[in-house]
This record gives sequence, C-alpha cells and structure tokens, in this order.
Amino acid sequence: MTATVLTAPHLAAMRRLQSLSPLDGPAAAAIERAADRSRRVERRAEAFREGQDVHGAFLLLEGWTARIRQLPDGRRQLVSFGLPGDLLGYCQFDGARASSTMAALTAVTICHLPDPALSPALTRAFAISRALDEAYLIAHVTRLGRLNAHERLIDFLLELYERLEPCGLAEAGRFLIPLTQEAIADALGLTPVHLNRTLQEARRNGELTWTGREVTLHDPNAAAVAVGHTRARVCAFPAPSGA
Amino acid sequence: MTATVLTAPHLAAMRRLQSLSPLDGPAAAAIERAADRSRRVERRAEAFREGQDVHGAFLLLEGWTARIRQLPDGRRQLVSFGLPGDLLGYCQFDGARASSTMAALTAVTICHLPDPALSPALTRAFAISRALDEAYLIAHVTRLGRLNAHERLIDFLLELYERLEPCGLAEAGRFLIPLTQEAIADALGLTPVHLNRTLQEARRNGELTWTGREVTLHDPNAAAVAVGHTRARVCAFPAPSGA
DNA sequence: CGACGGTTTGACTAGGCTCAAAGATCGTGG
DNA sequence: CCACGATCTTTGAGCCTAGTCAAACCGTCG
Repeated sequence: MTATVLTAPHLAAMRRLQSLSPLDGPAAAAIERAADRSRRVERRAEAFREGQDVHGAFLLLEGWTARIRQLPDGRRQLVSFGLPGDLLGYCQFDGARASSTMAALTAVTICHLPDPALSPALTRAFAISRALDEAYLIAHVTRLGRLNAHERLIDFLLELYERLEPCGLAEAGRFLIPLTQEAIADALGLTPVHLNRTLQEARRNGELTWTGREVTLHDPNAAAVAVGHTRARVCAFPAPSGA
Repeated sequence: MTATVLTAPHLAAMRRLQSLSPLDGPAAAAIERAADRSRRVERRAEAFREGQDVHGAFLLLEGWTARIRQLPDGRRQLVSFGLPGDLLGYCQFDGARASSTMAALTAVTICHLPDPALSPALTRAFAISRALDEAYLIAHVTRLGRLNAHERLIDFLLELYERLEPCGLAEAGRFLIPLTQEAIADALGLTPVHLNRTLQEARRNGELTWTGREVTLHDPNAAAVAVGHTRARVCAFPAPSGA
C-alpha cells in the first residue's frame, strides 16, 4: 500500500459508487463537480437533528458519521454508520423530517448530492445505495436481537471491513476504525465495560489485532463462518468484489 | 364499532395510503384496479426468500407479513412487519435481490403495486411509505439495542397500534394481534419464556389486557411516556392523526 | 506537570436464558 | 358433540451473560 500518495478527498467515495454501478462520463463528471464544492464538518457536529426538516441530500466524501438515537434518560444507540461514498439524508419527497440525528464521528467532508436524473448510472447507484442502507439496518437488527456480545463484535467488524473495501480503505482484513470503545458499545447494545472484555478475549483468541486506531481481522472468512455472518447483497449483477 | 359491516379487503390499505398523502382520482383508481386482481397467500407461505430476485413490488391489502432472518443454527429474528397498506419488495432498480425472507404471518391478500408514475400523489405516498419503513427499522434497532424486556414489549405494541390506527384497524388502544408469543419473542430478541413472564407482569400492572388475539393498551399515551416511545414521523405535513 | 479522554480491572448484581414439564386452546374429524 | 392432536401458553428451578459501580491506569496535549 502506497501510504503517502496524495489522494483527492473524494476518491474513496468515487470508488465506492463505482462499485455499485459502473459510472458513465456524465455521472463521474457530476460527482467531480459536486465534490469541488465540498464542505467540512468537524468531529461531533450534527449534520441534522431528529425531527428537523431534511434540507437536501449529501454525499459523504471523507470521514465517518452515525445516526444516533438518544433516549430521554441518556441511553444512546448508534443506529447506523455513514462511510465514504454513502448517501446522507436522501429522501424522495418534500417535507421530509429526519427520523434520527446524524452526527460526525470524525472530521467529515461532504458535498451536495448530484441530481440523479443527470445519468441513469447515478440513478441506479443511488437506488442500490439505499437498498444497501436498508440491508445494513436489517443486519443490525439481527445482530442486536439474536447475537451474543462476541458475535456482535465480529459480525460488526466484518460489515465495516466489507464496506470499506470497495472504497479502497481496507485490505487483508485491516482498516482504520476511528471509533472509541464507548461508541462501538453504543452501536452494539452493550456496556463499554463488557465490550472491552469481549474485545480483549477476541485478541487473546488471536481473532484480531487492535493497535491504536487500526484493526486487523486475521481471518475474515473464517470469522464470517464462525459467527454466521453473510455479506450484504442487494443486487444480482455487478458481483461485489470477492464474492 | 360496527363489527359486521362488509368491508372490501383493500379498504384498510387504501385508508393507510390516504393518510400518507391525499390520493387524487387517478391514484385511487389505480389502486382500485390493482386490488381487483388481488392474490391470496396462505399463512406461513413465503412471498420471497433471502437472496432471490425480487419480482415486482406488491401492496399488502390484508393480513400481516414479516421479514425474517434465520441464522445457520436456527435462531430467528423477525426484522420487520408488513401491515395492510404497506409496500412489499419495492425496489427502484433492476436485478434487486431480497435481503431477507418475507413470510406471511396470517393469510394475506396482496396485489401488484400500481405504477407510481400514474399520479404524483402515488409517487409521494410510496416515497413516504419507504421512509416510514426505514423509521420503523431504526426504532427497532433502538428497541433491541437499548430497551429492556418490558420496554421492548410496550414500545413494540405502541408501534403496532400507531400503524394500525390509520388503517382503521385499531381504536382506543385496542387491536387484533395475530402473533404468537413465540413470534413476538423472535421480534423482540427475547426467549418465549421471558416474553411470557414480561407479558404477565404487564397485565398484572394493569398496563394491558390480552384476550385471545385482542390486545388493549389501557393508556397508550402514558405508556409512551413511560418507555420513552416516540411516534415515527417522517413528514412535516399532513400531520399524522393524533399528533 | 496536570487534566482530559479513553481503556482496563475488580467485585458484585441482576436480567434474561435454559431445560423441562404441565396446562390451555383450538381446529378437525369421528 | 365430543375426543384427539397440534399448537400455544404458563410455571418452576437453576444458571450464566452482561450490567453496575468504582477505581486505577495510560497516553497525549497544553
């Protein structure tokens, strides 16, 4: 991996969309154009709040976001994650309101979503992206409903890995994870303490390495079998890489 | 309640769609026409299976369906429910594959989904319906991740109540629930045994009555406050009834 | 150095799970 | 109309996973 290459901030997003549906000239140009007028959002900022009107849709170019549900008594649930190339706030009707708060987990770069009508390839890529969002939600429901702490952790890391791969942000089971253990616990419906113990056990078992912000799953395929993880798949053709 | 009135099987669905976006003439006509060629699916049948191609979208006219995720070792998760007026398998791109199995929980009547292009009102109603589906998934994630057994149960029943109300299938906290305790347990990520105990406690507390297939939430508003439940809301205008 | 955000540890508790069996309920057919 | 089987609900006893509370540790940034 050539780590020091200067990459345009929208490259990962571009690669991800490309992997959903091959982008034709107009599609690629539209994204380039949109990315030129990108906006920076700092860590912990909220893009929009639950119940607020949604003002236009965005494309996430860099960084991680999360949908967060907060209960009256302070309990928190991270409902879903936005990774580079994901669509944020993409609603197809007027007067839409956010059903959860969207927060930046890291510093984030976003741009306005190009009009899908500009290219059939874009229309298709966006539709597939939405379907994937739903598939990830479904996977998360199953994770929280029926997996134990260890299974939740591994299944979750596998999902992140599989989502970062098409962006070029993960390779050989290794990727950067900018999440605190507390955030992961809030995503997995566990307490930070218990998540920490679960993590340590996974390390002791040799399933993964976790140094600073970098995770390595030593054998993603074996791990997937072990916890019954299946890769999200919403489309018959273009086969996801590695399928 | 006039219990013996003969109602057309698609009336509940019609009412629900109407509540999402006022239907104009062409929209209502299109639904009537589609409903004329309805199809019956018996209990326990599967409309489509995880990983299969999705062949067209359907409108659920009568009965309940569920998306079911089954783990290799037999654990089951009911991911979401389809109630009258809900859209099933509505994907907006070719080659879509189901990300979970859709099963009929009761005998079910469905019809093909009219082409949304027939009317802007239809387009809008379908888009809102999709957004609601997502909101229900988000609510379910939060339920499973951060609520305890009692809260899960009440929060879940409140959601069903609020969804059945616009169909005219619920009133004054009362509705028919065609689910076994096992199914509810599989939805709420609990064991049937524990769900049963939780239910009994709720009855003893006077929170609800459960006779045969009929549930009554004695005070939905109070219950909502008690468990921190908030009604799903994806659109600024037409205000949902009771808001 | 001290403060801060994050991770790790320990000791104890409790909510929910397991296994197993007994009771209800309901549809069906004799 | 009752008997039967299947399905669903209820109960009991013991266990275990994950939660709670509290404190120590660690790195890093000012």
